[in-house]
Amino acid sequence: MPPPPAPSPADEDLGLVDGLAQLSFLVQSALSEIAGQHDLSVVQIRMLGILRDREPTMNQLGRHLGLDKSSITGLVDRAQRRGLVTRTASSVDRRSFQVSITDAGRQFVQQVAAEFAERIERCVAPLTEADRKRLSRMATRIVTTDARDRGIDLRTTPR
Amino acid sequence: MPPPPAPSPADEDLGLVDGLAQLSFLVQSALSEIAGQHDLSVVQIRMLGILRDREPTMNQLGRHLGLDKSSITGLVDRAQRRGLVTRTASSVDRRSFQVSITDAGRQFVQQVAAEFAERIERCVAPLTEADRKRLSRMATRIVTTDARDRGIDLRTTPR
DNA sequence: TATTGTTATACTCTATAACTATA
DNA sequence: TATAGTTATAGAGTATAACAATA
Repeated sequence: MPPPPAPSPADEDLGLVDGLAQLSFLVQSALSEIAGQHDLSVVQIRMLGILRDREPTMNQLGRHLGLDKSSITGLVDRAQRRGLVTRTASSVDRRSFQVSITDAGRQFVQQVAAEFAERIERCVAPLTEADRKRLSRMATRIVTTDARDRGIDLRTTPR
Repeated sequence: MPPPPAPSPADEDLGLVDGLAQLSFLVQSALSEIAGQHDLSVVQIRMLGILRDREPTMNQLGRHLGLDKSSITGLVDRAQRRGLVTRTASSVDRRSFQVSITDAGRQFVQQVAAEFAERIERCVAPLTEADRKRLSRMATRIVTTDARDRGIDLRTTPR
């Protein structure tokens, strides 16, 4: 049995699993808070991030986000109502639409991305420069390996 | 201008901000998927994780989760309906309830935590043992510093 | 027949505002 | 008055199933 938590000044290590879990909550709550200040949800921001360099069909968008097509309809509806994205009839398949980001949408996503970057950089400030580099490489490694494993395109996030 | 993406075998670095963002999506989606297999949401699992070593009032639970008290009512209602938690009248303040995890709830959260750990360890396998140690320490450092900065108790997650 | 997208429906999660019952 | 919790209500986000239009 491990000795009583011993709240030592040299923090105990949370362990990799808990550490990553908590780190993910931290990052997500930063994202959610910042998005919220612009009256946007995390999903909306993810969607806008995807649309920064793509014009997918509803279907493709659903695959990017890992959501059912029926969820996409509402997501795009709400974003379109707010002038963040547009639907354009596909010229090759009359069943399909191309979803595109508008200038307004682009402004939102850029602003949020900038604020998010600032926030993350602040969180990461206690690490040395060398450690930040290592962390960046490790995160990249994990994420790209996973993406490769499931044969999925990356960059579902800001960018 | 950077040369065309060059999908080199030696992956380009996503950068710290994007790397952490994507890592957090990866971790969260693993958690969400595993919880979902047990017909639970991420919030429910977080709540059960908190209740593993605490018996907070509704109010305290709300502060742990960063949610409004009106959200907690429903959250606890649904969990209680499924036999995962109980409300017990406080003996000192007749307005209050103590929320406690049940044995069934404990089983769920342990099972989910185990599956989650397994999944994360698989994701992290491409790193060397030394790197995994470093990553663990860095995540801990970031998370505890942040918690300290906002004067908040840690361990809102499995444990 | 299969696929694209929408609709109908149902549930969870979340917040705000108004309320009750304590304190 | 202030606090603990609930209720009423509203809206986002999600999924399943059934449907229309097109492939």
